[in-house]
Amino acid sequence: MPDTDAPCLLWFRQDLRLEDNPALAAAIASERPVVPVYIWDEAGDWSPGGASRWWLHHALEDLAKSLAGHGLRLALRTGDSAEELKRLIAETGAGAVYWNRCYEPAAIARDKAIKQALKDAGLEAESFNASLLFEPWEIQNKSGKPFQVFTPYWKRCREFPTPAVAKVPLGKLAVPATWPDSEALEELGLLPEIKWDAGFYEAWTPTRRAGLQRLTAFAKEAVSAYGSQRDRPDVDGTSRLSPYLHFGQIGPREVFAAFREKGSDDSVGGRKYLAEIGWREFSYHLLYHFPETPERALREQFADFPWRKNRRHLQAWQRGQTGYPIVDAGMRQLWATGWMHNRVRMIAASLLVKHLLQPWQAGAEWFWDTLVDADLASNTQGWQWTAGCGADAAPYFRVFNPITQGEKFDPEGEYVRQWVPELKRLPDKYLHKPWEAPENLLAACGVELGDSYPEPIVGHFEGRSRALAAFEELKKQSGKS
DNA sequence: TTTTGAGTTGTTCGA
DNA sequence: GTCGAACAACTCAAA
Repeated sequence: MPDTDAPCLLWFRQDLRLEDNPALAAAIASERPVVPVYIWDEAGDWSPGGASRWWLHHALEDLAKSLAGHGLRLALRTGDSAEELKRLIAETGAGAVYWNRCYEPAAIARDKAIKQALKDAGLEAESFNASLLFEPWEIQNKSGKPFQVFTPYWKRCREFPTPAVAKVPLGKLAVPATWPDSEALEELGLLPEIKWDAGFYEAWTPTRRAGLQRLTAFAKEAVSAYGSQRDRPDVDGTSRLSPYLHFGQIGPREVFAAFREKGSDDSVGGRKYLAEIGWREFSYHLLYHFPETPERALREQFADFPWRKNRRHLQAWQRGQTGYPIVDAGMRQLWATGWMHNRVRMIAASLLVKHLLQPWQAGAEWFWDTLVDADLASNTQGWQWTAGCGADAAPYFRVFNPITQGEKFDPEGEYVRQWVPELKRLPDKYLHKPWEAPENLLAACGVELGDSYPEPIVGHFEGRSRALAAFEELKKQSGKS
């Protein structure tokens, strides 16, 4: 018989919210006193990068406040997840542990072992789904295999009823008599020592409430313009919900519910946006079924691709010094705010992988460290798509032209002028290709190419044809074998 | 098993 | 300036 006087641990991970939280609902249903915990565990190859840690710090602070509103104290710990859980169980006499599942390969392995160990020790251990509409193993094609193409995958998903938000009766929470020790949030060391995060505070409010406000406003109004505005980095036309979704401050079921409530789930913009949630799901589907993909290309022939590793090129790209204004604007926006507009991510990624022939993994690592929304599934999938080595990949001859992309999606140059201020006096005509401006005009605008702003790191046509040749070669190679 | 239709996000060239 | 075709062939999903 379960002893309901013994508390349960509610183990938070990437589900930093109280509503729509099935593990919390189970904890309440057990009638046990609830002890919420978060363990900062840096084990593994994909420990959160600097920007993610910044977000996590604030999300935890916000979560602790929400819990306090219900009489609960969040216990913070640093160390190995299994070890810390064991300690917490000893300290609290807990008889059960509840959590919501993570889907990164390392987390799956770790959590599986923990669940077994807890059960072996005679504890109740249960996990739930808070992060996805459909878990990766729930969706399969008619042969029982995973999907590798988005459109049929999403079509299949949409044949199921939309999963409902999990109800959490917060009024029935039981509170323990004593609390385990907690580290102070600052002791987790999530905030940077060097103050590079000033711009983050201007760009973001990393709380659930702010995320919900954004979601509601977006579902109500902004989504009608999503189809036409989402590719414009100079406009606030995207949802900017990605970091909230990554940390589970908002769940995808809540997104669908908000769209339904505002009557925008069946509009053109609404369907387009919800398909982006579908891409997030698809990325997790792929990561689960192809767990090597964060490190290795899904298409095997890419193992021997002739990348031209070059530290100088990688660094110029990272620092926003490629000489292509739209790319440099994006890379600087990323550094300053922890986020880059999706359209610009594609242009910048394409330049690194195709024009510069740098391995996509180098770009993925940089994004991992600098994005507040860094997500192993989406990041991996995005980079493999760009490099043409993943599922449903871009055809090899699709090489973004950073000049025409800039002119098309930042036509008045507002985005470039914001992030590359040394070019801001240049007229629109030359803003995306300063090297074509006449000498005297450049001088009049205070631009000296090669000094105040770099020459293009590689010519567009040169880079393009070099990339096409390399991909052509790969095709020949794989045809031979 | 074989066949058929289709596939996130583009660029360039020539009419 | 605008428009359609070519870029290449391959893999996936379903009938």
